[in-house]
Amino acid sequence: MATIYDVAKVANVSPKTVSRVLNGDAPVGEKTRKAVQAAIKELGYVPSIAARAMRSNKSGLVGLITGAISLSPQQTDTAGLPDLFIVQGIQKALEASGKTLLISDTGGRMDRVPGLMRTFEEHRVEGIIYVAEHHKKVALPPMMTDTKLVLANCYDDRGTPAVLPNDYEGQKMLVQALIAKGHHRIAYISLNETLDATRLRTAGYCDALQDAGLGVDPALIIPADLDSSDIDAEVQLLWDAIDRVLKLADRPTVICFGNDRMAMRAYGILRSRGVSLPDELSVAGYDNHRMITQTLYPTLTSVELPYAAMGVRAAQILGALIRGDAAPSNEPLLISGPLHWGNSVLTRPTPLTQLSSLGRKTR
Amino acid sequence: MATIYDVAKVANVSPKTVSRVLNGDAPVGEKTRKAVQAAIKELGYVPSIAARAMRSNKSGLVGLITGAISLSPQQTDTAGLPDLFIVQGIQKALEASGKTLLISDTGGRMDRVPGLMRTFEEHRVEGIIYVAEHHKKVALPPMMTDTKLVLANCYDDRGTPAVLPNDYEGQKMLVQALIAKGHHRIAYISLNETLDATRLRTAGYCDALQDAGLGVDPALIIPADLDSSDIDAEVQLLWDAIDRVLKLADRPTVICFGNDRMAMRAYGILRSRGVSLPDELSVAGYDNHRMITQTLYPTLTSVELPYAAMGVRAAQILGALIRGDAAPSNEPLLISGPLHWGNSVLTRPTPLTQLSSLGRKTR
DNA sequence: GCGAGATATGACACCGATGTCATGACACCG
DNA sequence: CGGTGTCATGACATCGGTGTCATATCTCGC
Repeated sequence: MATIYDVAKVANVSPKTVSRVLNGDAPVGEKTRKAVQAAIKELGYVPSIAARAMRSNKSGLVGLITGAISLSPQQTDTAGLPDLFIVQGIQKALEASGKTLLISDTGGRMDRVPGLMRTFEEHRVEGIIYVAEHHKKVALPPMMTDTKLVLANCYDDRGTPAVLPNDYEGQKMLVQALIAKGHHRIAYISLNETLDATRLRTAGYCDALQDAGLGVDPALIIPADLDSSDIDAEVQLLWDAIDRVLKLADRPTVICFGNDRMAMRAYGILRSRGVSLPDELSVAGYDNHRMITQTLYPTLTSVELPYAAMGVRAAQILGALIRGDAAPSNEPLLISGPLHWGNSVLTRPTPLTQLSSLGRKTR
Repeated sequence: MATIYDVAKVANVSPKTVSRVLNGDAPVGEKTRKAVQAAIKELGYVPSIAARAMRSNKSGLVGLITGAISLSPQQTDTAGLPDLFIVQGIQKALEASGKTLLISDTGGRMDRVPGLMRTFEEHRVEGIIYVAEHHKKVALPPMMTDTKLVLANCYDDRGTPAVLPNDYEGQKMLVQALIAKGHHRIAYISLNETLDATRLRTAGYCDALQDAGLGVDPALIIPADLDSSDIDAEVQLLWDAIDRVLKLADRPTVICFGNDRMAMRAYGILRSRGVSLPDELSVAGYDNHRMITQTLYPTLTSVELPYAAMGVRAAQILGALIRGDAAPSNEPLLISGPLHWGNSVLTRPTPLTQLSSLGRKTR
């Protein structure tokens, strides 16, 4: 591979002059510039970032650690896949700032993280982004000296800059929108209660109801998710949860599910129960996993988990850290995603009770 | 960041001796080694790959170009996502050989490829893998001098080493398995005919039938896929295709769909037609997109697109090229994936006609 | 016509590793 | 006791760029 010395020789100038042509950091005579450029072209010369990096101590590399890409092979649950959109966002933002992405994955084994960090250090990455497969707390091994770290889709208790989905707002927004569409009995069949997302979304669900002056009925909140990968057991739980909801005396007009996948299963279960969607019962999911929301019939209403945006923001924060533009706040950055309407939610006519109450007031 | 000189100073030896301790390429006295290791630990020294690379002219980097990660933002079709499993496979295989993966994506725009290649050249990658979002022919800009290139999920007409899914064998295997389960009228509602995958799978479908002595009925082969991203139009096509199949005088006992997503839509369509699965009609998909196959009820029978395996093989081939272990054959390497049985296929009793014909023969 | 300043270019050191060669200290052998 | 290895270690050059400083040439104003 041609070097700057080869170019210099062909163009009959010094290497430094070639460098100047490349970087434009000092004036170069028109004729010389032409000659150098011709030589570069002739030799197909491409500068070596490694050599440049040695001098400047800037590698232009950013490391990305994720378990997203390789989940354990037996793991049948691919629900984590969409967080690859985070990688997409990161990649896009980094490209814009001229950095290159080094990528590694843990294969689901946290104990590999130190090794991967070591590799990144050897490459003198300017920063590292750690992407978790779902909203959770992590405890990464203490960082080396001064490499910048940003967490995406996770947080720790050391105040490391983090970007998180705004699960609270997301669910709240969904429920508010459902209320606006005339739904007043809203069930929530949630994911595993141990998840941060579930805790936050449940709070959002409750607050939306209370803000609207509607009470929270505990019978309408049913976790129906295991952390095991036992699919049959999960389906059983879901059947049971839906059964309980359908048998309620005051049956809800809409069910929110913890994610689109649960909603997808629910479509089958509800149909086999003879419940027609959305006429008899409306349904909403979470994640806006397009493969599901747009393929189901009727299309599924869902709140987007703003993975791409989270990736972009994480990369931007890292960029700011690297440039030294003020350390961002210690609070995690919460990103909200839009609500995507599908046909799974029916707009209900204003219920009679309310009409009559209105009537009473105006009369 | 500490350098080898810092370590040498602290350990009171020459840099070269530190290098020897690090690489173990020459004997070092026990006492000296201890001192050096202590100094390394004390300083938190990590060798710089960039500096090492400059001397050895080996970067230890491999570039990966894909459109997989970022499809165009409006693009609602996320069907391409599973090919990220290819990246997973590549990553795993590279890690095993001690290489680090540089990743870039085109954002769906082929015209960015030269720029990405340029960046990789600057980093002196030892090889590049190009991953396509689906089985297709590509024409990459001519490669630089001697950087090795391997294509995954695509091929070209320049004889570049390529790894492809064995679409022919996959569909053939599926149809053979269906025949073995007693299905003799097998419909095939396929993807867009312009796709390589469709052409190959249709051939596999036909050959399986003919090998079994069953004729190929053209009325049973119906493409029902557009290359547009107009979802409504696609659904219309699918309704129509299913209608045509259901109205046939000699109705098939099973329908194979071009992918799991089509099969997923078909579940809804068939149910609304009052056709019960799998009792009245069996269904099979393609891709083994677990999110779908395992979430649908009944679980969907599907042929796996062996993305992870393709990634591993692609990385292995690249590794061999880099080491110079004989140039592989010019023929693309075809990878077959297993058939995953779900409950969407009914095992049919041996049909009466065949029993009677057997009876006639033996009598 | 001459000094000041701008312009154009090169010589040289340096970034952090490692390959090559040299050197000093021993041990072993005849 | 001198010659020949082996072991342990260091001095120095080198990889491919760039920062620093020096030098040569040209232009302008008085």
